[in-house]
Amino acid sequence: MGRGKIEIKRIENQSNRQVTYTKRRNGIIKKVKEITVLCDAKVSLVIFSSSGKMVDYCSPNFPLINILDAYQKQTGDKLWDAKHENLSNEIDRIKKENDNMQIELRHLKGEDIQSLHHKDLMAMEEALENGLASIRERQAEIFRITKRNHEDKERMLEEEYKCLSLQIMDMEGGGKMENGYHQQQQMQMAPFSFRVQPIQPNLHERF
Amino acid sequence: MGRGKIEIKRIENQSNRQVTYTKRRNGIIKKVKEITVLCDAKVSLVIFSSSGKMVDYCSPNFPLINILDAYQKQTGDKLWDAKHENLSNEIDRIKKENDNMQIELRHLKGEDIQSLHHKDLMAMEEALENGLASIRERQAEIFRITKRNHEDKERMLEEEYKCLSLQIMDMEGGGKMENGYHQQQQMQMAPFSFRVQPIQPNLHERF
DNA sequence: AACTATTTATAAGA
DNA sequence: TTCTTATAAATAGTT
Repeated sequence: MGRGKIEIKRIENQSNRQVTYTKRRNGIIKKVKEITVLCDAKVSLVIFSSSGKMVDYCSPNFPLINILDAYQKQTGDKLWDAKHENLSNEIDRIKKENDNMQIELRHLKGEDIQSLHHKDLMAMEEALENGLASIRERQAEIFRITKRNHEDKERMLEEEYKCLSLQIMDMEGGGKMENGYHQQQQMQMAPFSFRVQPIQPNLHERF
Repeated sequence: MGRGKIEIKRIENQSNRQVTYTKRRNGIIKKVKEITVLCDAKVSLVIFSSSGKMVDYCSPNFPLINILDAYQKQTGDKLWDAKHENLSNEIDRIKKENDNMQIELRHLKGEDIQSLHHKDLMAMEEALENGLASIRERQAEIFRITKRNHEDKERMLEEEYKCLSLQIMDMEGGGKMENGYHQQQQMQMAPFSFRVQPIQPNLHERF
């Protein structure tokens, strides 16, 4: 029904498909509303576009939940029970996982270890020693980094100071000294001497 | 669309209504199938006639239960979760707990600690040290207990032997020896002379 | 249930 | 996107 007849197969042109989708979706919803009124029917309609956007219609005073209840009565499909069972199973599974982790955690913290045997204790001791080693290594690393940062900053400050000193000397000596030696020496040093504040002044706050 | 235009309001004539219902219902189902194919849409449609008979359509590979899950996600409606709200809430709660424990465990084992800061690391180090201390203490305790058991058993064996010796002596000496002196002397020596195998030969395997 | 005059939906174009 | 319009499709009333 349109300018030309179309074959019922997926419309490949994306924007065409989108337009047709909107038109037909509205058409369907209109018809669904009409049958609801004309024939006293109850309808539940849920449509997802290919992009995942959803639109739905339910007859007045007949929410989806009622539709589902009725649906189950007629089909015998155990929608509900299936869902219930899934949830219950998942809870059991997660709870078990949870308990195990709880116990492991307590054990690692040295609690409730009365029931453990020598072998378990040995394994835990090893795990704890490994953990401790990792953590201490990491702490050492952090310390090294912090120290290096600190040293860098000190070095920069020193450079800055040196530079300032030279400038001051220059200003003071500008009138008193006349030979080129001092000037040349200063030129050689200048390129490496002028460092300003660190670019990341908050770096130390990470620790 | 028909011989005459009709007003969209309940058709009072029962058989007319029934006929129109069937025609329009088929029309809707046809259109729903078409939009599914043409536009790559997913549709769930459930229609109840006024007499309560149900017809439904679901896009292929998209059963009602999926539609409903998706529906809930988009609307936030508590369709059947209303009925299973407790279960759902519990699942969420436990899952969160689970994740936290998972993370703590990994940290204690020295994994994924790059993101931790000095303070956290210090706290963990202390926890690990405490755990290690508890476990080592417990191991020492087990060792002491086992040792004590072992000693007790040795003592018991010795007593047993002493008793047996006396009985044997008694039997042997009954004919040959007549004074009470030898008996008494033997009683004094026996306790230190006879060691037997432990009653539980596997005791050492606990370590 | 089949037919068909008419209404309605919509494909393509602007 | 929205409006327009020629044409296909749906269907109300009839047989």
